[in-house]
Amino acid sequence: MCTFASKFEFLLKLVLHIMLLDHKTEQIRLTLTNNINKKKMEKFKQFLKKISPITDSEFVDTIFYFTEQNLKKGDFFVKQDKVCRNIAFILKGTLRVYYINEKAEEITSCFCTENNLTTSYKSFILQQPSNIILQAIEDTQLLVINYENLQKLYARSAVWQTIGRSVAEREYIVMEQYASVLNNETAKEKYLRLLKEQPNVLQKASVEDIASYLGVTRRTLSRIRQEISK
Amino acid sequence: MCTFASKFEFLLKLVLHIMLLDHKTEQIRLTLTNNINKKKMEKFKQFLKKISPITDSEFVDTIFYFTEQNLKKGDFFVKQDKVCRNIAFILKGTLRVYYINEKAEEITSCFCTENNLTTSYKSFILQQPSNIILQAIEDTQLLVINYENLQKLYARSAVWQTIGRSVAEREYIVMEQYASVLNNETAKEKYLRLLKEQPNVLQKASVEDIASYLGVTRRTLSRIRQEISK
DNA sequence: TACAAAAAAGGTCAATTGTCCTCGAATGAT
DNA sequence: ATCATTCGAGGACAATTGACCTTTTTTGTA
Repeated sequence: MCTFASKFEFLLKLVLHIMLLDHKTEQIRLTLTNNINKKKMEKFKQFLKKISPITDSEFVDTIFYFTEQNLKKGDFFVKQDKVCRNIAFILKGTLRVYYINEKAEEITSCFCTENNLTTSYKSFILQQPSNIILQAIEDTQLLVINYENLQKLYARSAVWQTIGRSVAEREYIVMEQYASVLNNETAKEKYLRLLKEQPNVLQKASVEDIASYLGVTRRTLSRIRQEISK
Repeated sequence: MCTFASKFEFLLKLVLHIMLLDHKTEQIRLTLTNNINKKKMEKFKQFLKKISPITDSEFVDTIFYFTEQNLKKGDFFVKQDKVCRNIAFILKGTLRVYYINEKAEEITSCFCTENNLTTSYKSFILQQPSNIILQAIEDTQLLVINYENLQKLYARSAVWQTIGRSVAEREYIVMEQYASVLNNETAKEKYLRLLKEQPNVLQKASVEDIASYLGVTRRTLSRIRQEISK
């Protein structure tokens, strides 16, 4: 894919990188780097700062490895049996995470929403084919980094090593929480939790998707909604 | 707890450590270190080698941080709401992992068996009170390392950093697998899996424990056994 | 605006599971 | 060895859920 456009993009990035090394003001860097606007970067920076302290300078030096990606409703971020090469921060939008079981049913395991990371984590860390599918259920904006670039960040930055380890630990804890929910909560309780924690998802996802997320049929979800409306 | 016994133990370990630095033969080291016999250490070494390549010399230099712990049937390895200070390799025996839900029921989430690691992982990595309980359901032998010593190993050994990261990734994947089982398998399928993968557990655990592991009542487990016996 | 197609709601019956119970076998202490 | 207590098996009925279906509502397009 060595088109004129990609060559141009490469040269532009090179020039920008040199400019970064020249210590231009942050304002200029943020405006030019990867065409990601300042507001979006600020959002991501605030997210990272919650995970691990990162200075503005460190952030600017590393944001360069990220690119923006836009998905239309229905587009896939990760396809089944493909190696997941990317991890992304959701600037805006919603992704549904699901897999196909032996009965050829789509089972939704979670909905990823704005201001969170998203990836097929197992596939990403092992660089093996993914058993889960990530699909946008509305138009979605992502900040994306690929596997190689993340390894480069780990290699050149202690801050990113910390972020990487913290993300791994967080993913473990999220998964434990998910397993706990599966064990303890009834479909009705899960529905009420969704209503409280991710009310937008109920607007955007189909009844089919929500029912499979709750682990029940559409009929039972209909009954749950009937009960709650009383 | 600065008793005579603990002071003696400390001095003994110091002497042994100096001997280790003197490069005595492995045979002598293994015989003396922490009174852990060679057969048990060999078992642990084989386990570690499956995770990450470790030389005999590296292993002997680090085994020193481990101690042996014996649990009687019914003893607790991790109590509820206590910070889990240890991670352990199971030389022999079985532990039941469970928690108490809002209805004051004991819900079993897994059984830890010989040749595996065991800990309340979330509590251990965050050093926060544990929401799960680990209890021996038969007499059990463990090789134990505490949080501080593991941090020391991380600090002084690249091999152990790798092992630590690998263990974290494995724990994530195990948890994902567990969540997948909760989502996909019926109680009967889970029972058959237990029968295949951990048949000893069915002998050692109570009907109550197995039923809560399967996510059903005793009555349903009874029906499952009835069906299978046909 | 109207109409077709898709999606959600809800009726009905069968199958599954939980609750509550009894009975027989296994276990542990005297 | 005996007796009391615990533990597991299983019967009966009620409650829940799924399968299959029709009806109602929403959505997209001409």
